[in-house]
Amino acid sequence: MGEPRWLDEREARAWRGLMAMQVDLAEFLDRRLRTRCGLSGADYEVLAHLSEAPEGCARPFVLGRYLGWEKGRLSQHLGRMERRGLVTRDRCPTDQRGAVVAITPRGRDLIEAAAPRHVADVREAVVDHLTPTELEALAAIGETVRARLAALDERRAEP
Amino acid sequence: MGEPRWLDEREARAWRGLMAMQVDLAEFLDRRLRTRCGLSGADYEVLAHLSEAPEGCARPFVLGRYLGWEKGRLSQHLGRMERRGLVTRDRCPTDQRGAVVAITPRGRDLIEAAAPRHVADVREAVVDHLTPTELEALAAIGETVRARLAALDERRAEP
DNA sequence: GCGGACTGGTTGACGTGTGAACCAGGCACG
DNA sequence: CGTGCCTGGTTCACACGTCAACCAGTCCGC
Repeated sequence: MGEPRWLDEREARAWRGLMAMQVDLAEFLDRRLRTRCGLSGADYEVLAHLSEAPEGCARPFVLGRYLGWEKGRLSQHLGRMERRGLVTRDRCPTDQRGAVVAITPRGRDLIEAAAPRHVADVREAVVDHLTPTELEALAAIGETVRARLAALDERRAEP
Repeated sequence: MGEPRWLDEREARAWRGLMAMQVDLAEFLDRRLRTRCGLSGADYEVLAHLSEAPEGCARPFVLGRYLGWEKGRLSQHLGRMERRGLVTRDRCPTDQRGAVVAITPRGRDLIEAAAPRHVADVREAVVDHLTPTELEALAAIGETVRARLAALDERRAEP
């Protein structure tokens, strides 16, 4: 474990910029969604996927795979959403151990009201203020970093 | 409230890239910190700042201003850290309503062990895999977005 | 001085995320 | 057929963040 290679000036600026943006952006989007639409970011993701699914329903484990959520988290969140009347949960007819979650009319109303506002927030905060070059760079950076993280996770899982 | 302007292909790619990276990255760094060093990201930030402060101590409201945390959050987190022996809290001698929080030897050991590993993680996941141009772009994007968010917050506070 | 506003901090209620234990129903292999 | 593993879900205990209420000490204007 040799000497640590600290970040130089350029690296530190980029890193701090990324971290600070990340925190502020998440907070901004979540607050807007919550106060203007009555939905958390998590609610939004669930409803967005459900509203695009055929019949407006899906198996939780499929939903979880898609969202990248652990099953415990999904189960708890669906429980809260069910209590608020955004989704329903029923036993799956073809697999007795499973469930089927479906969006309610109320859930659909909320997500349909929220979606355009959310896109507007995203534009207002980010997309409309970056150049095409910057957008391209962002996509590339995102892909690079996610590939790295995936590689690191695999390496952790294998040996 | 005209027609919503949905994201085009390029914009969506950049946006999804940013969001996915953000989530995966935060999870990766937090997990590494927690499993390898026994510290959460929040612990790390508090201890990092405290370890650089003169005498290793600071007033909570200064710490809060620096970290951008609400006071309730900071108070609760310091309580948990105090229970774990990472910091101490005492009444401030010069302002009877206030407190002074100080890093303990144990807290200092942990942060000094964690810091080089954390930097290594940051390099491994991000910094070492981006070009100088991309680092520059990241810094610029971060600044642009944070400026936008600050402007939006001000506008919300004023009228 | 002193009454009211402001400031530094704590607390409680609640929504949310993580990890592990647990429980059923399916499935495969002897 | 079992018996044992796998899988889909739930639940519990805990850490964490937000908001609002609250409390005590300080400061400011009269």
